[in-house]
Amino acid sequence: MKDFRHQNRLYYSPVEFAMNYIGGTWKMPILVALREGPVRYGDLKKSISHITDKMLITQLRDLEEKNMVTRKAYAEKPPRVDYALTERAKQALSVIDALHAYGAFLMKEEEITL
Amino acid sequence: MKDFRHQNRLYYSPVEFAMNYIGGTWKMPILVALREGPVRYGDLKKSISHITDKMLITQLRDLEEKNMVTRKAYAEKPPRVDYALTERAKQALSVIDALHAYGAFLMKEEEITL
DNA sequence: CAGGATCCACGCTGATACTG
DNA sequence: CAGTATCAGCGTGGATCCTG
Repeated sequence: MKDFRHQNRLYYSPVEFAMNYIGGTWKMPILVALREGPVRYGDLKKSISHITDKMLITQLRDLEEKNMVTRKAYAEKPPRVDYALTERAKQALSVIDALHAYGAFLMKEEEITL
Repeated sequence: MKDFRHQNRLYYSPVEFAMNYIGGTWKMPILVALREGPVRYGDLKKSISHITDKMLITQLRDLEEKNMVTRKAYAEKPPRVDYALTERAKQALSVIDALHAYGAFLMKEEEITL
């Protein structure tokens, strides 16, 4: 596979490129949390354990910039903001599911019990 | 998803666990390079562009320890060593393919041309 | 073919404080 | 409620250079 550049970063393969969109500790949990439809910031935070405001915000901003989520703010009080998946992000869900299944398979092999 | 520990490391999800086995810059390229069967060290290095001896060795050791590859040394001269995928690693290939496809999809959307 | 010695950047974390 | 701002620290992956 030939390597390529994007926004001045070098990638060795499409896999590496994909990981830029869904990799890291928090992006997949966020995408999964949004799978059923738009979710408010507060609910998002509640549904993703261990995440801090800081990480949630930075990851949401990053995902927005990558066109993986859309942000909608409503002029209400109290203020309401929700996030939703874009089409390209929805296509990532099956990949995440596959990764999840493979992880579960490995855990079983390693005899990890929850 | 409840979190869990393995070898004294904390994981938040099976996905994170899976990434420990196939994540990082080099593990997937290595696994893919071994997909058709055992490959010798030298050929492995030739087929994976940009990789250094250091990284190749470290990652192979790590994969061995995780039971993802097996190492076989032959008492010949010149010495010969080859590496092969284990069953659990073969099961990762479809996941890697899915990731690859998703990456290619994103690249197309971003209009990246090789 | 295998590795030691450095070194650095990056991703993530933690603490704390503040805002319309 | 839904963030913003900032400073510090840490572990790890990876790069570079060198050796046998």
